[in-house]
Amino acid sequence: MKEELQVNYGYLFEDELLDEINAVGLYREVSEGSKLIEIGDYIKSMPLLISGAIKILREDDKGDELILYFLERGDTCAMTLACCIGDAKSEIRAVAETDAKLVMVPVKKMEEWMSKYKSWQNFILSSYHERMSELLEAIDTIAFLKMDQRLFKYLKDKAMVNHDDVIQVTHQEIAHDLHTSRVVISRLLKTLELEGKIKLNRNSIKVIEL
Amino acid sequence: MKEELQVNYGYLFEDELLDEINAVGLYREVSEGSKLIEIGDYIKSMPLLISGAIKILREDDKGDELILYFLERGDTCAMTLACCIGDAKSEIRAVAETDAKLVMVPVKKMEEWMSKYKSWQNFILSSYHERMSELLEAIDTIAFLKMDQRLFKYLKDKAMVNHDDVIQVTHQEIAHDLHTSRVVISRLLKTLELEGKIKLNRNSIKVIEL
DNA sequence: GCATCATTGTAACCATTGTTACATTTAATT
DNA sequence: AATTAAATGTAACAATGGTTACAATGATGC
Repeated sequence: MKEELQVNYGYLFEDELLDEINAVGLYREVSEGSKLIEIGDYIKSMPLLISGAIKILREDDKGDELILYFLERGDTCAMTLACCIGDAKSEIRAVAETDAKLVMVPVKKMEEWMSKYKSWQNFILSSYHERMSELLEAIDTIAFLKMDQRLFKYLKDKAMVNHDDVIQVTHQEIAHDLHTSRVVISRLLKTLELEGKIKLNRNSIKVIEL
Repeated sequence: MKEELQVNYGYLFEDELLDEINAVGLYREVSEGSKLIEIGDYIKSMPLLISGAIKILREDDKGDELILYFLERGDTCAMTLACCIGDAKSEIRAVAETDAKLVMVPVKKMEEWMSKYKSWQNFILSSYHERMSELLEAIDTIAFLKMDQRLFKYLKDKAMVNHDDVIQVTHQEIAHDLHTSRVVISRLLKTLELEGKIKLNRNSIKVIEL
């Protein structure tokens, strides 16, 4: 674990802090599709992403879902931070988009390091900033884009975090993430294909214009 | 200023910190409608809201606007925090919703206090948490509600921050905030009136079901 | 090969929202 | 009071997205 921390967070944290993380952190491997955080969960530790990608989702009271953004290597979940400190429940769901490796850090330490390490403080604050920017981007996407553009953006983002221009996904799954119906997605995907932006196959989509 | 700080932030901060804020903070009064932060601005100080309300807006590249949320007494602008630290540009616009009083704190101090005062650290982190929650609420509103519900929520929120069930606003202004057209707003307002939820007048709307 | 199931394609129709155009009402100014 | 500008009302139509229903296709297990 030490080595992986060094590679992914070495440029951010001093050795002393890396050692501390190494000492108290819990190494965890999760496989694609596994749920990391559920809405309403009380969070007692904070994940540092080593490899893979995490999908962050929002859900309303009626069970309607919507994707917010993806987390990648070097990211952490700012929502978690907030929850830990405020002792509040999670307002989002986190699902492994790919197989992923992460280090779980206990809340207690997290707060302690805030005063002790300037680099940690900066990391936490800039994590908040990044996540905030991503929420704003999500708002832009929902508020200002039409469904066809949202769909294409979704496909490109997904290709990006998977490091693969061929996406393994069904129309139904996309519909879920974008909070619309399967028929709408199929319709728009067909249009995108006719425009030459993607190539459709059963259970997979190749993104051409990346 | 000292007294107003004491009243609004006394329960949060220790005297020593209040003194520091008092020493370096810049007291500022702004009138309704004045622009506090523009998209792209570099922020060098952070506002602590003493009285009044601030409207936070998002804008896309085509100039289309959308309201995100209102800030009230005791709040601060978490976006600003993020910008200060990252030395980044503001991603939002802030406009005084009502006449307001605020204290501007220089960035430098802000960072210093993070290590020095536990109460300040908690304030900053919980501010982030609150603002994040509000962004999520904004997303819920846009993604899961239809325009008539969004409109009614907007009216109620606006009545709330203004401490007045009669809102001084034109249909055109509402359309701007909700990123739709005036005709759509007029149509939906008429429906809400027929449902007995509001009472329409020229340049003002009385919210009945609060 | 055949049955079954998941996935995708398609058509027809409806609801909501956006657009254009113009009329009407109210307030402000001269 | 007459003129002008701002705000609101309304109708007709277009566009987008959501719903239902069913057909066609491909994959899987027997």
